[in-house]
Amino acid sequence: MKIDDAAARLEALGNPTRLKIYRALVRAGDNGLSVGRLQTRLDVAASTLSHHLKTLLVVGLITQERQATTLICRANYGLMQGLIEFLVDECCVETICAPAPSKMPSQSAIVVLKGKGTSR
Amino acid sequence: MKIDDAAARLEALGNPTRLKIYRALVRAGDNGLSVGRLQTRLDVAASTLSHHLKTLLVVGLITQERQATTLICRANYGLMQGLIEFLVDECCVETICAPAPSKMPSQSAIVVLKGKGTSR
DNA sequence: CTTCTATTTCTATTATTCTAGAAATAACAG
DNA sequence: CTGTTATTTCTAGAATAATAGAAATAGAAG
Repeated sequence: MKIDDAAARLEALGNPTRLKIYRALVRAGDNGLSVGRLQTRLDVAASTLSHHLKTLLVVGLITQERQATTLICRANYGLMQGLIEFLVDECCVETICAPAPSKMPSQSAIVVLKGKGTSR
Repeated sequence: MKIDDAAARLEALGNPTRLKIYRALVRAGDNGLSVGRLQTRLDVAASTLSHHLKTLLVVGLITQERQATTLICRANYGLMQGLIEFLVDECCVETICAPAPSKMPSQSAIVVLKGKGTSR
């Protein structure tokens, strides 16, 4: 993942309204949620919701599938995992070549995550 | 982590310049990097860099430690892990109570990550 | 074709963010 | 105190984003 793509995706998630939308879709799983269902759940103007959905769609964080007049939205899990891996990979790579052998306290948290990177 | 905090952190990472700053610090590990070192590496105006560092600092994504006249910046790994867990937890919780037993294709990616949540 | 529901596009307003030059401050050395 | 380096705060202009009302479009049903 390129850094500008990653930034665009993080920015898309970095708005409270859009993050709520995204989380609702993550919770919904593969069933997804229609735009209208999202609107009543999150109590936001239809045009505002549509605007935010487009933002999430453009960066690939969600997908949409039309079922007659309703649009089903779903979170794109694979892309989320790619984003997470982008955030944690390359962690501390420069530390190896540097002195500072003594204290390395806060590293465990990331190591735990790094060890888990399966599908890339 | 509250949703507004998570959004603020994602927004902080959602600017290409700030994401580069953050990644440089993640790469640097616990040695960290001084503000001046970051400036020459990323080739950004000092005032702009200071502005972005403050943004990252306010949301807790980085820490700063003064060493005489220079300020050492470090990534806050623990907070990053918290953010990642916020993004993937509650995944698909509503699907359990819903029909749709057949297709569940894209779930593995998240399940892999969910199983790893150790320190919270 | 008309109507109905679902959703988007258009439009405008208000608010926020990005950027960087200039001036100010912090910490130290001499 | 003076000078020097490192960093921040002030300021301001340009750009971008958030919100939502109104109008337009999509698809299906009658």
